[in-house]
Amino acid sequence: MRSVPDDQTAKARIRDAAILRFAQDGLESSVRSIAADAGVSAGLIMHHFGSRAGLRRACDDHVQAAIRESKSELMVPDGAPSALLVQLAQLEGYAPLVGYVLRCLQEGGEFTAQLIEGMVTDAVAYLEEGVEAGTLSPSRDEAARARLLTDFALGSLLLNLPAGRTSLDLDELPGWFADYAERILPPTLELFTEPLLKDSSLLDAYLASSERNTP
Amino acid sequence: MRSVPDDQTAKARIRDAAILRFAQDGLESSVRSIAADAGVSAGLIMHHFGSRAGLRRACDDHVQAAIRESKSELMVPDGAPSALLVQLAQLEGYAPLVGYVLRCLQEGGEFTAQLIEGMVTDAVAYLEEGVEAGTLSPSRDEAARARLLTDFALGSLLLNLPAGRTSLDLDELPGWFADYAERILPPTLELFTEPLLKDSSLLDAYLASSERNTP
DNA sequence: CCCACGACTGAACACCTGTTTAGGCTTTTG
DNA sequence: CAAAAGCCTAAACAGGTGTTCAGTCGTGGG
Repeated sequence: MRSVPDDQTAKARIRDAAILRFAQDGLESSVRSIAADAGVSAGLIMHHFGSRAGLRRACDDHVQAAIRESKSELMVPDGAPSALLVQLAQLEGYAPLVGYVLRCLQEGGEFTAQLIEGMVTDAVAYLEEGVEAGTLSPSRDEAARARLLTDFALGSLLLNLPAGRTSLDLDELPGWFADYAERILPPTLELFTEPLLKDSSLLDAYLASSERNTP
Repeated sequence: MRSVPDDQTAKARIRDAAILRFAQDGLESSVRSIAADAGVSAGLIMHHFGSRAGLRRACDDHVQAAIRESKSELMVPDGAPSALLVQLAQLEGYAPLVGYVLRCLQEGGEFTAQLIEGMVTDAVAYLEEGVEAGTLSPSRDEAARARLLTDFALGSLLLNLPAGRTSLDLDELPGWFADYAERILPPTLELFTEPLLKDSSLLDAYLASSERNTP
């Protein structure tokens, strides 16, 4: 029983190969293809992770841990909340993680909900900073606004992502992110600087009706 | 060779069963399950549509035709552009169509891009109406703004959709749409009435730098 | 009338999936 | 040194997939 065979334990090597494959080819990638990538047999995956679902769980846990770690490291960058993904993707070797997260967002489910929840709480903190600095307007419901902005950012990102179900080139991901950001910057800046609705009649009407219901 | 056996030709019955199944259980539903729903053999599907991909193409075409038809019928409802989906879902029997479109949006691909393109052009028209009526601010790039708003609306809708890959209850879809709309209305109204960014320094800076690059 | 053609079925094919099993190998331990 | 315990593989299993094929049924046209 060797403790460290080549440079990683086989279990970790399988997990990393799985994250890479899942990110590139989607979460439906077969156990056998991952085994081939890791240079092991399919049986060994079952031996270490019990089942395909167990492998997925291990990947989820590892990605979540990596994100948590990165958050505490590269905190304080000014910018949008969900920019974490974009920044991570440019770091060497982190592209597979980002790709995996994107595929999770495509799929939905419990783990995805947790991921989004984490981003929303981050967004709350970022927005509060802006409000206190005087650059952002305060909101009547900071949590709801943070969730809305996070959903907008992640949702439109997902919708514009190249390769819906087909292969995703992780090397081109950082460049694509940059292009996408540059593309949406002008209309976003305009939308969030000059109010889309010219008068507050709709908002006033809603506020009046909701006040009537909760006196 | 009976021309109209029960109430529909078998080919149409298969197509409708396929759209329903795809909407409920996802686009990966098996040919056999669809055949069972339609009360025919799997072979007949191949006979009529050539392949599974052919069946998908027929569904895409039928849904696209139905949408085009509905657009010209129930035009003129005031509201958001992508509200078409929401309105359609409440019409009797149209829920499967809407579910199918949602699953296409989840998947991505060529057909999805066409769908979105259609919604964007609709959004351009709606927004232009608002601008002319004086309720909406004009934009420096109407097309870009329309695409951004459409992506925001569809993206966050998709992200909040119940059941990522699992079964989708079409009967509960209209009710869920209503809840979702009510939930995002307050922050959306606020965001589009009171500018998020308190001063125009960021927008001004961008406009200045872009003017320098394209004199 | 009968023939031919289209609708239609059930079985089979070839392939891919996750998982199980039996066993060989290597290293640690008593 | 021998035994045990771990890592690991190759093969097989059971089930699902899209697709093909031979053949049956029923009806419209010559």
